[in-house]
Amino acid sequence: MSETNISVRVSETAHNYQGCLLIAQVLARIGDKWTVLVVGALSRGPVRYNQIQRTVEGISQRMLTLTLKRLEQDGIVKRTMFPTIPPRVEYELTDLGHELVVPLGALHAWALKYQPAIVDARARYAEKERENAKLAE
Amino acid sequence: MSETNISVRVSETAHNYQGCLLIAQVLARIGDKWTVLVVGALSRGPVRYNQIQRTVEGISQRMLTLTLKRLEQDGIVKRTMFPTIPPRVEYELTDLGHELVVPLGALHAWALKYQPAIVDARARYAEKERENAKLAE
DNA sequence: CTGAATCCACCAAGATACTG
DNA sequence: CAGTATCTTGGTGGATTCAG
Repeated sequence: MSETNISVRVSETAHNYQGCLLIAQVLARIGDKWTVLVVGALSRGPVRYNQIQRTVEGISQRMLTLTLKRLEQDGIVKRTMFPTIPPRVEYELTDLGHELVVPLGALHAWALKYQPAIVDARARYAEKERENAKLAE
Repeated sequence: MSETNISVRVSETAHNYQGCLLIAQVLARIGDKWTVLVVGALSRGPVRYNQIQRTVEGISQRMLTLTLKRLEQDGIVKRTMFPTIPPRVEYELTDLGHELVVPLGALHAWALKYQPAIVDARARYAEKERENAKLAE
């Protein structure tokens, strides 16, 4: 069962300043360049360090390590080390982490649905700017 | 009717790399320090420039202007100028912007539900670190 | 009142080299 | 294989000043 339902009464969530502050805190953690990509790489099950680095194109060792450490701190990711030679470390999402994938899915749905509208809005904005530049001559 | 239902089939959204890239793009726009707070300030209806600045504590003029301009570019915010003296400018969410509040609400619900778990995870992580520091002496 | 313009400090993040 | 250590830099955001 990989299906989930959310019912949100909007008027009680994002419409107060405290709630927005809370969202901002979450975004400060997961809103960086790499975190969601790493979470995505882990969303199917346990993965090894190098496997993640191959999945998330362009991430450096430093950034991968830092990102994983932060996620582990917040209890979103669980780290398991096997003291073999060579060493082997597996990362996986905790329950908390899996639950995070749900709101991320909502964000994804929004992005998917409205991306054309955004592209369009940018085009119109650029057009409007060009007109203003003309008038200013 | 300020109630909304989202049905997300998780397995089809965040589990592929392309989807994660799309989420990352959105987060690159709204995941900064101020954007969600500004969106929150606008979520009740049209607001004037100075009103926003009073609502969002600590934001500088520069950041408010930049944030609003980016949101306007993406079609999330609509700017209306009244050429009076002194000038008066109102900002309001577009339909696109109001729709964005929905996934933000999902994120808020997640944060609200699991914040205790996160605090707890950090405490345990810190505890574990202290033990490791002891063993290293 | 609603911005624009400029300067500056800081830190996240990249590159590189090294290690258990 | 799975990291750490160090150095460097680009860009974000803050403070301040000017303007329509």
